[in-house]
Amino acid sequence: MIAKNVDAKAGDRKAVKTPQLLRGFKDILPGEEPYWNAVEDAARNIATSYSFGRLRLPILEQTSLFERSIGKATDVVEKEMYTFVDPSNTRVTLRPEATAGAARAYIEHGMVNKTQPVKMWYFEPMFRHDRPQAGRYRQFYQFGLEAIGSSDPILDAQMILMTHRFFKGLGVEVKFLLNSIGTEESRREYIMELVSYFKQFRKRLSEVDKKRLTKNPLRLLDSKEEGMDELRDGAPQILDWLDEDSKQHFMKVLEYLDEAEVPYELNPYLVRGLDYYTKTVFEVVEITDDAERAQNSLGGGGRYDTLIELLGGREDTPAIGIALGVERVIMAMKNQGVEFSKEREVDVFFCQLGDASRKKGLIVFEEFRKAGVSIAEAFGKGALKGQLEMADKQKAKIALILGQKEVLDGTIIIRDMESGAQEIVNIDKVVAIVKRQLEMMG
RNA sequence: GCGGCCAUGGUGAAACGGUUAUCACAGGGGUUUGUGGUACCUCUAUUACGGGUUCGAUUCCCGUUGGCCGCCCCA
Repeated sequence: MIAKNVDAKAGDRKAVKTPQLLRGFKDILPGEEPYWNAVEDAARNIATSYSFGRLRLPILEQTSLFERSIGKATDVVEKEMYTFVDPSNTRVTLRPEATAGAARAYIEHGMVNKTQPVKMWYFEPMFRHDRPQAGRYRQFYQFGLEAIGSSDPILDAQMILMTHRFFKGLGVEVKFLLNSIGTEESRREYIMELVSYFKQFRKRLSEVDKKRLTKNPLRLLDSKEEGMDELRDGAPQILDWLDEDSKQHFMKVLEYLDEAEVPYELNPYLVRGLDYYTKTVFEVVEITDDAERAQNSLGGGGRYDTLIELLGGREDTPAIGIALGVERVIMAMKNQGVEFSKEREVDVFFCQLGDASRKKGLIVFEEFRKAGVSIAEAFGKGALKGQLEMADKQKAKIALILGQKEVLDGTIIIRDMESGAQEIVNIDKVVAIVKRQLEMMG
């Protein structure tokens, strides 16, 4: 009979389905924290030391913001946005990126009146309903930098330099792919030229490439379809079609980068998928042996000289920005063997025995914490053995043992975890004594 | 959005269609309730979910869900 009951219970429990993680979404568990901390610290440090101010934007924006800035015909806007109508009947979208929001904030808060350029950084989640893959999630974090209000090419170079430093600090080897896509006008002319060039070979183009011919001609240049290599060789080069100003600008950027010894490669086929880019565009890729992974792009960016005006801000407010995919940065760190110890490490571990000592322990623990000593406990555990095991795992240098007897005597045991030597001291002096011992151990 | 590969405990793996699904690690509890880095004992899976074929399915088939890879695109 009893057995039957148990079975029935087990059956009931089974009937409850645990809700699952949404596709493409991910829990970031405490075990991952060392990586996230490292990246966020590096981001904050590099941004702050170049006097960028932190920008915290809302996750939700009006849909039109993205349609107007990123471009209605882009993949991001066309099929990847989380868009819905909110209860007050407004069309809203979970931001797929932050540059549009940054531009909006710049205009809305009259930042034209501040010293230009206005430099800001962010480290926030973005949302795109794309097909998930390794390093590609529907909610992902971006670390980004924006400098709005200056057209000086040195800013382009500086931003790339900052990114370079950022990765160096994290132990990831990267290089930059650079190109200039000029102004909207020069680009339009170039695209027309490009399309008419490829049209001659229409018959030789694959289905994908035919689509590109009308949808995204620039993409023809880095097509991986068969036979494209030869066709591409005869194709017009964008750099030849740049207007004089863009050309000069790009030359300057390269000069600065050479000066700063930042490794880069020119890639005349690099185009970015968002409409607002102008002039300098770039991508950061990991330098790795198993090179042919699709998601080896860690981030990218470029100038967006016309975006502010496009969104109704002051004419001629040039700007530049970069965004890095945090999950991909972490992937690259792991890929390149950047390790963090998994166990939390502490200097002191507090062991208690019995209720009275646990009670007392609450206070002792607090005193150590206030004194700035890294200390851990396991009040939930009973046996001393288990507690010492934990102390060992967490690489504690000193274990404190407080039992019934010690509570009565007003003492506590200090155990040197390496030698196993123990001494009994007055509990009121334990903080000072332990601090001194730790200093001596280094 | 299109094409392909895959799915066994917290993790990594094993099991020619056939008895209580095996092993390691991690985790919990213990080895007469006060001493760790060893040892021993013990516990932790209706084999992703739902159907089908079969006397019998972890193993075969279909669907769903999810992951991964390529394309598209991007971070």
